[in-house]
Amino acid sequence: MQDVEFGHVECADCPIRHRAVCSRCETDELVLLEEIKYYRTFEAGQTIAWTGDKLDFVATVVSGIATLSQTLEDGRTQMVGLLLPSDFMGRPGREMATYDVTATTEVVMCCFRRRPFEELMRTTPHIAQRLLEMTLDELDAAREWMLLLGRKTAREKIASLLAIIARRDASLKLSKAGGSLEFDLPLTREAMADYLGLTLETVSRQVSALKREGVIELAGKRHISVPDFDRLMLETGDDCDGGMPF
Amino acid sequence: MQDVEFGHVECADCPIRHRAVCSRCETDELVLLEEIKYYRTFEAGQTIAWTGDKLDFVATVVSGIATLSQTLEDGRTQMVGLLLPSDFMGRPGREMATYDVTATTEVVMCCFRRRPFEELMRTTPHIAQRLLEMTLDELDAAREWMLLLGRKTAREKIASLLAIIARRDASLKLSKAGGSLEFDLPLTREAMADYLGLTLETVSRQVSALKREGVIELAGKRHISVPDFDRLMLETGDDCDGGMPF
DNA sequence: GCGCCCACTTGATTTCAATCAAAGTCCTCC
DNA sequence: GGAGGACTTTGATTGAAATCAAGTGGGCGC
Repeated sequence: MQDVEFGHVECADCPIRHRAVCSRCETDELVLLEEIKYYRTFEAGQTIAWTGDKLDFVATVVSGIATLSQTLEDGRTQMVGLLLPSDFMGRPGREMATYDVTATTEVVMCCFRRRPFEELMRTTPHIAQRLLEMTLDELDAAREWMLLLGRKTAREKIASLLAIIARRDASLKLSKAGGSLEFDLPLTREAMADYLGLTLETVSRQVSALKREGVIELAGKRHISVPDFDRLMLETGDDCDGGMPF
Repeated sequence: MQDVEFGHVECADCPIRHRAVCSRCETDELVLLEEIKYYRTFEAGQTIAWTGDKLDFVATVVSGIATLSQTLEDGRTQMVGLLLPSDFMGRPGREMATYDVTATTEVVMCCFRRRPFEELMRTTPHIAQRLLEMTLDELDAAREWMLLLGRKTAREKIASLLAIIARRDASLKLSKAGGSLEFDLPLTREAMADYLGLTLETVSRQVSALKREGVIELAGKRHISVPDFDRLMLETGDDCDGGMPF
């Protein structure tokens, strides 16, 4: 193995939102050693890590969607994060996973062996700063979600989730806000429920209600179109600006 | 003004949990310039920043307690974080406050002018790394709270909050776990409600219930003692280990 | 000492979402 | 094509917390 400018080959086609450490897409240049990195694929439904597992790598999502969740003793579970392409998983300086990480679709991850990665962080200030930025974004997102979980009604929760997915989807497609949007839900009703702190029945009922009232249109169970994004935003309870990180 | 090793004078008596960038208490040595730092005092109840305010500083809490909260259009509010002595406030690279920050007690903050602080971050890798660690801790705490908000019952929420405060208090006093603990609640019933995603009436009822059943004892409205910490932990719904960052 | 205010408690009632239960739909695999 | 299973919808009922509505109690200024 030789030293290469990491990512300039393997990550050439990384998604728009890719903002991870293996970065062709980033303006700041990070030079990593090829040898600390490797790819792993997880199939849909597969558990990537259980809480308490020893993890000898950190990783970024190349493609697919994974979830972070926590569970109470009696089995109640709460999703605490979504990992989308470009998102970072694992914590430098911590061996153990603190969440259950599950692939909801097929997931490809770009893994970095822990020790060399931590060493790299020490010697490459850019990496720590990049990770700090990303972690601050995640913290904002988590806090936004706290507001949703603590204070929003079921209807507002559903509308918020749909708005977030729609908006993210729109930004991927570079279509403009305000018009009609279409997308596929990447989550089952149960996963939505776990994310929103609801039951799957309530999720189903509220989705049906929004459909009945024309706020959204459903084609099949998962394909959604939003005729009027502003109308949807009205249902979220939010001030209708605020960047809402995802 | 002259260059000094920051913190070695001013922060000599910082609390045990002080883990901020002005660190005598830390093992890693950070040298900051005296001139970018200044102290500010806020009185109890005073708003330190409103969402959207321009903030020209970042800061660490020296003493007192402040809260971070978010509000929906119709006034429902959710507290998304507590700032305790040593906690960091503000985000490098962002001008605007994204939360309402309120002093619940008298608060002394050690402020750093934004620009020089950001410059310092670029030139002093330790700072970015320290901030990254702290931010990761906050993220863990936020996600722990998501589980609480999304899935715990009112009773479990109250027990969790009391357990966290009791534990933190115990660690400050270096008393051992398992025995009887006493502490003063630093929050009103309303603030507890905002933190837990409940109403103040529900908080009051559940506190009364825990008292009635002997899980806690009340002296006055705010002074609480916990005869059996393990008994309290049973009420939280958690696995009874897990470091639970605060 | 008196009254006032604020934080808190307690009670009655309502409401929203959970729970329990039963179908319905779509997809895959034989 | 039909059976089986995963996912989803819908209905009936229950239940936990919100809401509405009085109180209580303690600290403080006058």
